Amino acid sequence: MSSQYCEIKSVREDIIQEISKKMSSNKTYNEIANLFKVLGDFNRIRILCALYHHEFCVCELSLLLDMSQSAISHQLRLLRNNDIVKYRKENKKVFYSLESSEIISMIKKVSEHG
Amino acid sequence: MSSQYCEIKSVREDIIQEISKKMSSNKTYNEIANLFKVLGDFNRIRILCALYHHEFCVCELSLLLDMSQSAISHQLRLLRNNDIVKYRKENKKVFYSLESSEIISMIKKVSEHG
DNA sequence: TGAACATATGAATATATGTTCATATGAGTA
DNA sequence: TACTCATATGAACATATATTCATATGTTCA
Repeated sequence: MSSQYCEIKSVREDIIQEISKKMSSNKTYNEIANLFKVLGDFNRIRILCALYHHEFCVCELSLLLDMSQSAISHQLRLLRNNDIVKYRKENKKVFYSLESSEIISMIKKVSEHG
Repeated sequence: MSSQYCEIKSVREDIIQEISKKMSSNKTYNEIANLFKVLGDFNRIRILCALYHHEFCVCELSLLLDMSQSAISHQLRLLRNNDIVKYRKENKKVFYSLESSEIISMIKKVSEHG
């Protein structure tokens, strides 16, 4: 509670107390926000939708999405670190694919929002 | 296609062509990414989870989440502009609530991802 | 081993985003 | 009308993020 922020007296303190107890931990909210943040980028969404249709190596994604190899690679690292994509190595190439289809079902749900 | 970016020759051009046709428009991907971006913030997630439990006015959210009135108001505007929350005016106060429960079901789904 | 291929990565830069601060707006009340 | 309450908003600032550039790593093949 921060009386330095909000001087207002006519709040329903009982309800605030009640809901305050129902709230989850900051850690939880941080994790949720972080995953949405990862999905909140034009190019990462395009990468995921491409990978939904087919497995691709880095240079193929680079061509398909008209992005530099470096940019693709940086974005894939983020997606890897958040367990959204997986990869397999084949000779010199690294093929990426979706870790699970749940992300795609969420993307589809969001695309219905507009 | 950008040969200035990726000099690699050993790509499967046929597959790239095929998937390229299946991709949606940039506008669509932008809208999807934008909605995820709105959800990708610690404080906005907290606001939404609070509103899931109860309707609140700005100053109550300010107290509950320990944020300044201004910060809450700025964030609520973003959520309004993206049709995620709605509001009703009652005298001097403005009470906010969720536009629909779909956002919450997505938040729940995401929280299971970790 | 040397050379080309394919990807990853660190640093720098430019842009986007969130909060604060000051102030405006608008509604109720004395 | 003047004053308080409640919210909204614009500008400034600080931080976060995405891309580029240069380079490192690792693999294959001659």
